[in-house]
Amino acid sequence: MSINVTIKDVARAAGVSYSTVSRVINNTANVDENKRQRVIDAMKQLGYVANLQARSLAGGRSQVVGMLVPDLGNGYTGTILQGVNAEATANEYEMMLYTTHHRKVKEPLYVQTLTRGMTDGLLLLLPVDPGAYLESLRGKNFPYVVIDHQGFDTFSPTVVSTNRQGAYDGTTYLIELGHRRIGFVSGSNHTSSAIERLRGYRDALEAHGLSYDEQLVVPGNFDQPDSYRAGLRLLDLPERPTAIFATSDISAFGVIDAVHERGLRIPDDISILGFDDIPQAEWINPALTTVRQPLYEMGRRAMKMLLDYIEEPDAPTQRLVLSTELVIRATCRRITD
Amino acid sequence: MSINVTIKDVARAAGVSYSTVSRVINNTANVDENKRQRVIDAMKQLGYVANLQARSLAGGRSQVVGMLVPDLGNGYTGTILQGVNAEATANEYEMMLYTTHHRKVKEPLYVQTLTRGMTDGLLLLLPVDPGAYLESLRGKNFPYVVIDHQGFDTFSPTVVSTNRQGAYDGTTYLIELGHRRIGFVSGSNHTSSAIERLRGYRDALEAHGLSYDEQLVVPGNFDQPDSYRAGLRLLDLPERPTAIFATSDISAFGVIDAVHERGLRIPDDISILGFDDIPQAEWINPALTTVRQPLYEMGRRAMKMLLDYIEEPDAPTQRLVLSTELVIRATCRRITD
DNA sequence: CTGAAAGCGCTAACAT
DNA sequence: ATGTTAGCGCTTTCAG
Repeated sequence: MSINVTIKDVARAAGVSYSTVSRVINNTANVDENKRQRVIDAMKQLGYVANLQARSLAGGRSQVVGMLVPDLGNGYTGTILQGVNAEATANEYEMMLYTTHHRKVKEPLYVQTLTRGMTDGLLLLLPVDPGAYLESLRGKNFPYVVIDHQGFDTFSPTVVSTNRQGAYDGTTYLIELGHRRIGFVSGSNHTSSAIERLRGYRDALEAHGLSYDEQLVVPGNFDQPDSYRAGLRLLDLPERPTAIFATSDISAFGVIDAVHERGLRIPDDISILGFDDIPQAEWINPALTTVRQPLYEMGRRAMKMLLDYIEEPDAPTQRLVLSTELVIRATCRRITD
Repeated sequence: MSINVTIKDVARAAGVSYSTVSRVINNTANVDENKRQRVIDAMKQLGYVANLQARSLAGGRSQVVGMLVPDLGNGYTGTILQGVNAEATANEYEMMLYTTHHRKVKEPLYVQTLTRGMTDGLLLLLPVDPGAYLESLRGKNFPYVVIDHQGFDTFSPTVVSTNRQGAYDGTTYLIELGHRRIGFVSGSNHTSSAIERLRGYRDALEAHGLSYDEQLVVPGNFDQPDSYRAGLRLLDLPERPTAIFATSDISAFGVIDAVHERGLRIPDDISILGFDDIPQAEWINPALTTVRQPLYEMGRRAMKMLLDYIEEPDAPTQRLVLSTELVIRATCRRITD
């Protein structure tokens, strides 16, 4: 394995011109079978590895996709990333990762850099304020896919899950267990998933003839500390709920902290339901009952979709909706009176 | 913001040659202040963004570092990644991410691709079998840093934490709480961190006049299911340990499952001590007492070190050792007899 | 079917 | 101080 073997080295070794080598690499035209074989042998022997930069600069594909995530270190992002990564690897694509740490201002800049030759396409997870640059990407006809889109534009290819139905199912489950006062720790009001989940909750209440009580809905922002406070507020209500539906697992962890703080037991004194099913959901004790989003699959499918767009940039806008699923574990319990 | 503004467009707009533009971008030579300003204005006005590919092809820096991680979706990798990312961003570096999923064979291939022009340096987290390509990297004088090195080579720049001391401190803590029979769920015997931690455990026992009992040491491979089984084995011992030291938090979660399976309470019936302090450690209830590795800091410092090597490839090999720290939460308790 | 040549956007000599 | 030129490694015309 020598240092920096180029296409020219291969050409020399195989006794052909270097454009012929390019042809066999890219399978872009017919090459004499004999020569083709010689080239392949030479590549193998010299340990040729393509220089992706040069390739992409010359107008080919860079074989790299960019991915913008809000943060790392939590199961949500991690699991989606795994899905993306699996599909990328399977298609000989590399992944370039950017973290915005929820800082709005960074997104446009990153998107700019990423689309300047570096990448063939872009995956955006939970973008904070995509309006600014999504249109520009679209204008350039630059391939991108949004995962868990938090806005409502109709022109962006998107992979989401059935937030509303999931919340509906979760709430219904609690109702069927006999709960009548169900606390709801909501996400931030600006994101569509939060709004959808709240809607699902309300739908379910209504469908079962329960009235919506504003007091029972407290914002948790998909954040543990915020949700801890939200939990406390719900628990300290004059008429305490018998169940709390936290709309993300992280949020549920915060609520669980609050429950313990108040010296209550789960699920004996109160039932807790989460949303997402990140890996940690089954690590805690008792294991968290939650509405599962197919995170890994969302990542995988988004990458697949992006690959399609890279292949065919003018394909019509797709919107893939994956199903959520109630995962019953140990934090919810039937009301017995 | 037009489409694909190049250095030439800027040059034309500013009325200078395009090498002058390059000069002001890279601050590589003195430029007439007047012209410099015109160039800067033109860049701003046209929305110029550098094409990193071209830059790196032409011999400059790509401003990208590659990072190889065993997996994603767990707090260990995620936290380190955050540290790396923070330092990278602060230095206007991008990060290219590769996941090996613990598959040995992939590593060399990835390393090849990454070092073929694409990146200025490489960060390796917990490499499985680095011997194969580390020497080659070194031979090329290609900058790289290993985080949490699992081997024992002396020529690779490395960032690690005080595994042995950490295990020593943890064990000592348990002994000081009055524990005499302390189970130990070890990592895999092939990794240096696992070996170091076991050594720390033995050292502490010896220092306190306790004998080493082979029965109390069970392999858990830093893996939850394996550690669950390990926990069961320890709990079912004729003379059950009063405390179990799991050498990773993930491992501790497995042991905790086992404890619950046997109907025991933590910390009343048995004390549990982890290692790492991943974010989830404080999410569980009771919150996990654990030996903290400064994961975020390890990532940050590794990236910093890498930047140094990129600047000065011939700098001598550094080995940075960061301190672990015992984080006392709620899973360990004094023995009262 | 294949070689020669142009050029992707940029940096770094080399001139001036 | 600044313009000109030669590549970096590759893809893609364009001739033959």
